[in-house]
Amino acid sequence: MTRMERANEDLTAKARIRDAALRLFAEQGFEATTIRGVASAAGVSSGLVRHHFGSKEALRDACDVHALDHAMAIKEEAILAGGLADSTFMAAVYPSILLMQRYLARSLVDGSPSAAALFDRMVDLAEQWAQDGRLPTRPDDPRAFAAALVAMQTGLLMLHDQVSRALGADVLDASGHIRLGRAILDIYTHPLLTDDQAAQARAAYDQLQARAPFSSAPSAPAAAGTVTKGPRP
Amino acid sequence: MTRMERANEDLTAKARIRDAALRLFAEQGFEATTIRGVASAAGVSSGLVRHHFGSKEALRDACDVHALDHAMAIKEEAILAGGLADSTFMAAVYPSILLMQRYLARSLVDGSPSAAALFDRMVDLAEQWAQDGRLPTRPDDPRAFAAALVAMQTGLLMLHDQVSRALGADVLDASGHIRLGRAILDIYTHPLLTDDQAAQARAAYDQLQARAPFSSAPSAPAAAGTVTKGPRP
DNA sequence: CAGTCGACTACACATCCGTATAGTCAAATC
DNA sequence: GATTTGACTATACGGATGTGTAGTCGACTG
Repeated sequence: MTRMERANEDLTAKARIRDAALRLFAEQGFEATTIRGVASAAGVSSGLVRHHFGSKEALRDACDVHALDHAMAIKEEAILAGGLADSTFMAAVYPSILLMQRYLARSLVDGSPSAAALFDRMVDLAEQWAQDGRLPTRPDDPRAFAAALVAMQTGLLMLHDQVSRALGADVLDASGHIRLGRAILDIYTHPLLTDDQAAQARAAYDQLQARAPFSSAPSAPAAAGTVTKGPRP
Repeated sequence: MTRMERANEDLTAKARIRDAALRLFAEQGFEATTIRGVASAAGVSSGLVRHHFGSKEALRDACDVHALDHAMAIKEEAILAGGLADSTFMAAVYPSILLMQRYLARSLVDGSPSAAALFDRMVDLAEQWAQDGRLPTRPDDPRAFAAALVAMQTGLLMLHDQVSRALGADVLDASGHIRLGRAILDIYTHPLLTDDQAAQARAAYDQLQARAPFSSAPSAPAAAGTVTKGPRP
């Protein structure tokens, strides 16, 4: 049982404040979250938030540290205690993992240095994994591959509301999560282009590379607007 | 030449305000962008912002409409004029496409109804594309597949700053963009798991599905924390 | 018991915000 | 020329924000 799982009344006010802030920052973002809002959610006065954390920025720092520590602590407990096979442990811990991840993902948009450092760390690890020969096909540029993969996975978390709405089911609960997980598995295990198409796309990139600045089709990393043509980035 | 590409001094103050707002909303988010900030960026008084748009929310609405209209107008001009093959056209238009996309992507986090509607539309189109038999392997759940794909691509755009930093190159300029595009192509065309691993993952989802609520490994849509194990969602 | 310390509340303050409003000026119209 | 209209500035206002501060209360220590 980590500290996070204790009933709210077992926590010090400081911890309650930090947890409330973490949740509100994750849900609303840093700017839209007010000190008075955090205080109210924690059931204390705004003066106490000031007493314990000094400033809004320092409160964010504390949340950053906690989110990172917590992610690491869960990982260690899972390894030391064989927790990954203990369904009671995982069922209890999963919601807090999710909140930490959502907080860190939101913080990437809100401009938190700690979240940025974590992103870089994730890319480092994914790059190593891509280089270790564990993939069926080793990528030409493991670094870019890793960065893209981490960003794509993070995007799923950041846009969980949108995905849930589009599916008509909450992807943060069990069945929605399984459904989304299967879809992600399909995306990562089935080629989205035929070999011919892929070869053509690579040739097109070769051509673009050989030219001067920007002289043809944008093929932006598709978001709104281009994905209708398929994953032609 | 669309209106967006005219020199700034050719635009009415109203258009300059709207464009400044669109850019600041995309860069900073809705909450952190102030009316006075928009006015200053547009070179007008805050009273004029009020005069033309009435309220901050209405300004956002106008930006939403403009971003969507603009995305559609570019698409139509490209089709009618054969613009996709005209490198001068694309070179001129690409920056504004990018800004619109960044605005719409940021708006998904900030809670704009128009951006949400566009996301849904993109998912609809991607779902249709997935169902039309154009993929080498047709997904079991085209809807979830489409939603995941759109969210992943959108995430790349939202996190372009982070990706650029991780790669040490700006992914919004030509060479960085090509580099990232190749990596994305690799992710989408090479399976990230062996057939055995994929089958095991699918069996695990079957098991989870057959159980009660949440009784085992989280396999959250990975973001910070789990991608180190590979794309085990 | 008195003093100290930490947790906590209540309130104040300066600044900033979105919104409101009065006034100016130039161009167009009658 | 007089009037109207739209573009525009300057300023004000009420409310919200982050930050600051004084005071209370209970637990602990010497």
